[in-house]
Amino acid sequence: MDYASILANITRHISLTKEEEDFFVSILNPRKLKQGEFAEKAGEVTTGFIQVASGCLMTYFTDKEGNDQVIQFSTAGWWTGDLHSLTKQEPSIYSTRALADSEILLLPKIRLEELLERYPKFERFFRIMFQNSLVTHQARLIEAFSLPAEERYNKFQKRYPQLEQYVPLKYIASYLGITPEFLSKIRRKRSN
Amino acid sequence: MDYASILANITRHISLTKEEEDFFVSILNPRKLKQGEFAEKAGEVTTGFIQVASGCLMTYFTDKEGNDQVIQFSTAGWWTGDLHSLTKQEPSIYSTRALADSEILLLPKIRLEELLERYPKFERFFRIMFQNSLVTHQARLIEAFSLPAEERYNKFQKRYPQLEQYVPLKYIASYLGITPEFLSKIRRKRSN
DNA sequence: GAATGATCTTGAACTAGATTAAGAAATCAG
DNA sequence: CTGATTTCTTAATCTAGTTCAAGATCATTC
Repeated sequence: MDYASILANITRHISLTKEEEDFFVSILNPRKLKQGEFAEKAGEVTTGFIQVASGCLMTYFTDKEGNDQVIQFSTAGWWTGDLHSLTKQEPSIYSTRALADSEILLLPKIRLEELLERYPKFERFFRIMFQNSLVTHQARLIEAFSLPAEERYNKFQKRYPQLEQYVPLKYIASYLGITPEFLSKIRRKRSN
Repeated sequence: MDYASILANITRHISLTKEEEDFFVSILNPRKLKQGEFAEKAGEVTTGFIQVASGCLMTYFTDKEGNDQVIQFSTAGWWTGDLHSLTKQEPSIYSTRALADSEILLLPKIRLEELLERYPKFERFFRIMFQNSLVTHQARLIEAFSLPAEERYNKFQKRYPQLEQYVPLKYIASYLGITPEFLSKIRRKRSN
């Protein structure tokens, strides 16, 4: 497991002493997932916050009709999970599944709380992380409403060029808020 | 200005000493806005983070065709502003305008940084606030993609029953991601 | 209180994207 | 390698929501 790059992601926002680094690494719970396996299942209470070390995962919501709505793809360096379930300890509405063989680091809820209490500077780290994520989510919401599907697909490809190699098109369609059939139409139209 | 309820909002998440309370209040910059006035204009660099004390504001994005896309309504107790412009000090893409005569408290960027440095527990406060906001934004994104406009309108009314008295329908339509004409159709259909 | 401007509604024509159904291509298991 | 399953594409039909244009209602100002 490559902890150096994981720590580098954190020290972009806050500086850590050796002691803090060691403690942080010590509370991470490494797990390997084969393609298709779940890191977390809807209906169960989330046990921790997930940091992706390698591979690719997706987090999605399944509605009553059984339609999956992808809300995030996560590759190395990304955090994922259901924050609501994590804080409130209610059953999660999201599932997180490996799209390729992956390694994840689970930060269990109790350990996360311990971390924040012992080294409050991690509050700052997560504050910055959530703040940035919020900015991204606001932008996505605006795009969802004001851009046609084709332009959303363009932006998606520019923003995450490496993802299309891992992710089946039907999940990209779902992320974009359209059907696989319509994504197919966009791709054909574009290749002419 | 009613600082008690503003402080109450904060002490729901972190506890404050008298000194911390006083300092926090001392850095807030009260401003009165008449209906229609701007708290913040797209294209200008955001000067601070906005807390609403009374009235009602909306934050919206204007695209190249000049269409407004409302992303948030804020009433007493809510924070608003452009987080990206605030942190990066780049021109804001959002405008924030009063929908009714309102009072706001501006927390200037430098003072915010001073607050976080002097009393790091406010990192925790904002971490929790952004985390909750993120949960809400994820849910909105899912709703935007998976629920028809009529149900989104239902949810909106249940969630913010007090808003319809302040907010012109065309802005509610924009918030829901539909045209005013279509919202009108939904309302007529419903009243039959 | 008339006039002006903004907001809201209505209806007709249109379009982006959904749905259904089927076949083609790719992936996987034994 | 072969059958089975999943993914991707194509085409026809349909619908939720848009656009355009006009009139009705409401608010604001002088």
